[in-house]
Parts: sequence; C-alpha cells; structure tokens
Amino acid sequence: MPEGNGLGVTISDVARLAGVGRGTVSRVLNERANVDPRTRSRVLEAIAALDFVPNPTARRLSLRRTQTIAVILPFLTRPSAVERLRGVEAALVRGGYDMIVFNVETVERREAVFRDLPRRERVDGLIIISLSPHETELERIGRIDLPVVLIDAHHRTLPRVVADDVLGGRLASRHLLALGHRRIGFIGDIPRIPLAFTSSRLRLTGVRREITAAGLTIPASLVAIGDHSPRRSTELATRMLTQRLPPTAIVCASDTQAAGALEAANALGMNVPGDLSVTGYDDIELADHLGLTTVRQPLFESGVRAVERLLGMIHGTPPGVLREVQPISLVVRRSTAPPSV
Amino acid sequence: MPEGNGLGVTISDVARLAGVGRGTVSRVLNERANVDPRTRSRVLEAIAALDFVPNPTARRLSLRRTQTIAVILPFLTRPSAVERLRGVEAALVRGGYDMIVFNVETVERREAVFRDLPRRERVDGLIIISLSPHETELERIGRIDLPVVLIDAHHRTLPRVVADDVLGGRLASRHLLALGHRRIGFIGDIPRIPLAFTSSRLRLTGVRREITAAGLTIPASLVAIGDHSPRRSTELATRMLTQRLPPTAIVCASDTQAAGALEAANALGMNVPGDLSVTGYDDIELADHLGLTTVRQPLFESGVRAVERLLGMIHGTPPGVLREVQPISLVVRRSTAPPSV
DNA sequence: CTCTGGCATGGAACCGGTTCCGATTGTAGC
DNA sequence: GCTACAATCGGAACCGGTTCCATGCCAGAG
Repeated sequence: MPEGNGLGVTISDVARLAGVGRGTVSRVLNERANVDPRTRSRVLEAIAALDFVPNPTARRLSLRRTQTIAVILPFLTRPSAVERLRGVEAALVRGGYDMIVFNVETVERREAVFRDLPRRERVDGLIIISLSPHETELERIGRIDLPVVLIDAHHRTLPRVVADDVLGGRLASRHLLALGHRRIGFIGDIPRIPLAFTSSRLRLTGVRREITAAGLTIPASLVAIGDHSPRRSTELATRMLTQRLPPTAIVCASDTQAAGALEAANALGMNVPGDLSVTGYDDIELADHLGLTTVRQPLFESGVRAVERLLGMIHGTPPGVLREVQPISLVVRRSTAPPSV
Repeated sequence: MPEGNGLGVTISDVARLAGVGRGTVSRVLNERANVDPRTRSRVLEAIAALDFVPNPTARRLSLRRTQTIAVILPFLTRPSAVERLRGVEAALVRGGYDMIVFNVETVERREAVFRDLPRRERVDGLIIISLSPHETELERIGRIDLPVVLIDAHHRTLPRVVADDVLGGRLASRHLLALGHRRIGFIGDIPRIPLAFTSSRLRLTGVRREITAAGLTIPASLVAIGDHSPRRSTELATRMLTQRLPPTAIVCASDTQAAGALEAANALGMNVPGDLSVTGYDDIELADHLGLTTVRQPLFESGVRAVERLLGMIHGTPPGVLREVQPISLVVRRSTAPPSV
C-alpha cells in the first residue's frame, strides 16, 4: 500500500492556518451566506496557500450523495450503443457527475450487476441502455427508490427515452414501396430474450404493417434473423438473394447489418442500387460513408436527454411524461433506387 | 432530495442485533481471524436477517482507498479504442474495481480532466488510452503518487502497454513488397499534437524503413494525411488513385481508413485486389467483414494487461519492465494480391 | 492455587467532510 | 446605558465504516 498520500491537506489544516473553526471553512467552501467577508478571504487565502482540495469521499459520506451515476449497457461493441454512451458521458460531465460503466455481455454478468449495483450507497442514479429490466430487477431498484432512466428500452412504469421503432420500420419500407419495390426482405437481430432488449422486432413489425397496408405480404423466406455481426448478415443476405424469388430490396435493422447486405450483393456481382436496394438503421458514421439510405435516430442526444431527466429526478423535479419519444427521419442516400424490373 | 434511503441498515444495527460490538462485526465482514466461531455465526445471522450491506463510501473513507479506477481516452468514437476499453472494463470487474470513464474530445476537456481528476482520494489509479501525457500533467500525477498505466501511448518514465507500430508498418509493407508491389501509398492520421497520441506516424516510419530497405522510396505524392473518418480517407484515396502515377497498393493506418480506401477504389471502378491492394490496421470486426488484409494487435487484451499491471502497482508489486510490448501479426485476407502490371 | 499469556471482544478514536446548536459579538432602538 | 436581536462563528455530533488498545476470560504451567 503506497504511503505517500501527496498533499494530505484536510479542512482542519485550513481551519488552523486561517484561525477559524472547521465549520467556517466548510461554509466558505459551500458558498453559504453568513460568513464575514474578511473571514472568507482569510479562509480562501489559507486554501490557496495549502493547495487544499476537499476529499470527495468524505463529502459523499457526510452528504449521503455519491455524485456518481451508473450506466448499464450490453454490447459496448455496437457503434450505436457507444454513441449513446458518448452522449451520457458528455451530459454527466456538464452536470458534475462521475459515470461508472457496466458492460453486460453475459446473463451471469447481468444478474451480478443488478444484484450488486442498485444500492443507494453506491450511486445516485442509473441509466440503462438497450436493456429492459425484469420485474425482479425492477422490484429491487424500486425498493431502494433509485432514480432510473431507460434508453432504447421499455417498461411501463419507468421513465425512458426511446424512438418509435415501428415507425422507423414503416419509414424505410414506405420509401421502398414508393420507389416501386414489391418484394422487400428484412434482416434483423435475434431477440436475445434473456440478455438484451432488441428494437429489431419492432422495426420488423413496422415493415410488416406498411407492407400489409400496401396490400402486399412479406413471405417467411424474406425474413432473416441472426446475430448482429456484419459477417452473419452477409451470410443471411447471400442466402436470401440466391433463392428462387429474391427480393429487390432489403430493410436491415441496423447500419451494421446493412453493410453486411451490401457486401453480399457486391460478392454476388449485384449492383446497388441498380439490382438491389438496401436500407439501414441508426445513421452511424458508416452509413454516411457507404452512402446508405437509413433511418436516422438521435443517438448522442438520447444519452443527453436521459441524463437531463435523471438529474432532474435526483433533484426532485417530477419526471413528467414517462415515455419520451425522440424524432426519427429517413435519410436517403445512394443505396436505394427504383427496382430495375 | 429523496428521503427514503431504502434499507438504511448500518453496522451498528447488526452489532446491536447480534449483541456484539461494531468492531466485531467489522472483523467478521473482513474475515479476520480471532473471532470465535459462535460469535461469527451469530453476526452472520444478524447480517442475513437485516439484509445488511456495508456502505462503500464509509469504507472508502476509512480505508483511504476508493476501489475505483479512472480511464481517460480520446475518441470513444473509434472501434479500436472502445475495444481496449472493453478489455479494461472486463478486467476491472474481475478485480472488484469500479471504472469511471472520461472521454476527452477537445483540448479544453483534456485540460479539465487532468486538472480535476488526479486530485487525491478520487481514484486509486489511472489508465490512459492513446494519449501521451504532457510533462505538466505528469508532474501533477507524480506529485500525488497516483499509479498510472498507459495503453497505446508513450512516455519514458511511465509503465505502458504498447505494440510495435513501426514493426506493424514494416509487416504491412513487407507483405506488399513480397507480392511485387513497387509503388506503395500510405494513408494515415493527422498527428493531433495538442490532443491525442497517434500511432499513425510510427506506422508510416515502419513503412518508410521497409521500403527504403528494399531500395525504393515513397514519394510525397503517395503519403496522405487526414482525420480519422472513412469519408476523409475516401477523399484522400481518390485523389491519390487519380494522379498520374497512382500506387498499386495502399497501406492504411487503421481499418477504418482502409474501408475508406476500398470505397474509393470501388467508386473508381477499380478491382481490389486486382487493380489495387489495400491493408488496414487493428483487425477490428470490420476488417474481417471486408476481407481486409491487416495488422492485428490485441486490443481487448491490451486493456486487460494494463489493468493487471495497474492493480499490481496498487497492491505494491514492483512495476517490472516499463514498456510491455504486445505481439502483432499480419492477417492476410483478400484485399491484397500481386499487382496486375 | 496462583501466575502468565494469549485469544476474543467492546469501544474509543479516526478517516474528512457537513450541519446544527449555542455562544459571542456588534449594533440598533429606546 | 441597557436590552433585543441578528450576524457570525466555534465546536460537537454525525455520516458508517476500520483499527487499535485495553480488558476480561480461560487455559496451561509451575
């Protein structure tokens, strides 16, 4: 254990040097009224002279507040999740809070995190990204009255920041229908029930509704589900494109998967958008780069909003509307065009 | 401020219920010897009955240890950085430490982080990814005697986990030279001096050395520097490929930039690897997906190793060799082939 | 049977802040 | 000149743990 604890200057040292009591130093530090200006400046001088900085741990214990927020997210691997995290981080820094991160990639880890974390003494609040809490997990959080905000996840009773994924599915397919496509495929995620929440299913629902509304149907052979990797998506797209009646367009549940589909088309010598249209979801940097038509949702901003709401709750503001829906929009680029036939 | 602090059970409550002193409860909690087995089990019963969990903040104050590590990294946007962070997170969880993350994307933020963070008693240690500390920053850290480990960054006196970027540059270009390429280009990062550390320069050095060793040179027209985005890389590659004497191969300082170069070739109607060979760096998931020949470095593992070393330092193990070099290797995929001419 | 030594344990002191209470000082009002 | 009250401030108590020290008790040695 390292011994030298640097400048071990405490509030008592400051008090002694300034010739005042500890309480007075504390009052100066916290900018309370009722401190004589002359006393105040003497204290400030002492603080400067000693290069004193208050010990946050002691402060936390005394105030029973940690100034720390925990963020739980699965899949730190996904660009969209990381982008939300960036938003959270930026907003927390502005608010003077620390962010501690829990990446849950397995069910065991998920259980461990929900068992250990939600203790009042550890954090002041919780942000959960792309993960819908179970009832038992929720019950534990509720019992200790810990403020929580979800991002991209659902629960009837919890404040959350989401986008309308059904609408997103509709926007993508509406665009393709308007271009004249009639055989539209879908590539999405496995709904990994025990672990994470996946928006993929909702997007598929949107696609289905829009296509049904147009008087068409989407055959089972044009719906492919697999894990989130572009490689898997390439396999699925290849299989879909090489069957008897291939689609003229594919809606993908993420930009990453759309990149996989583009790769498949490329390998098969198909021209995008000439022979095949592809849409993505999220509008991450990759989408711009690939010229992907995609559904844009405000990822960074979702993190910012979640923090704003969480800090509001911590400071006693009523949570307002539970389900905050963020706007989404279709970004048309060069991966979609009318079908050639 | 919310009042209900859930189960506000303290060690005193446990002591009272078990009919022992607080010290004894603490001894049981910390599995110290010198506790009578009968007393021990009475205490354990009381703990279970009250569902008691020690308050970490109080523990921290008393032990003068935070059980928390700070991670500073620029560019949470880059897949390679995130992958390192994943490794750090995984290893810290195993060690029972919390991770607090600081994403620095501007110079102001960098300054703020280095000013506020290494204040005593905030964290037990520091991991810095892809950012070489200035002397002034270092002096501040050194003064408070805070253990630090760098990842993918350099400083003579600090323990660090790095890979040999010069070698990486050589591996990529050696491969291309062996295939018969003679005009080899390079696309890399701006060396953003005030903010982050960039390995790009070192990789270019490696490329230069290898090419020089082969009796060739690399003209200025074949070296392009730009920011890290694939879009920018596409622009640079396009310009490079449309000049009078275009390269037959391009070494890129990252997989992301290689993706940009592939995109440029694609747009120009060039066949990869027929008309152009491209290499990347890092071997992120994208590289596998694109079939990119690349230099693989253990990103996740770099985070794990940094944590192992940091925790060792915290527990008093001598740091050993300062500069720990991780192995890298060339992964040959389908983006490289002999030149057609 | 007494002395000695060691184990178990209660409780005080401490970590470094905040806050509350009561005392002191100063001043305005009569 | 005295009272009343407000402003200011010192210091105790507290947040909830850990650790050290002193004490009580018991067993074994002489």
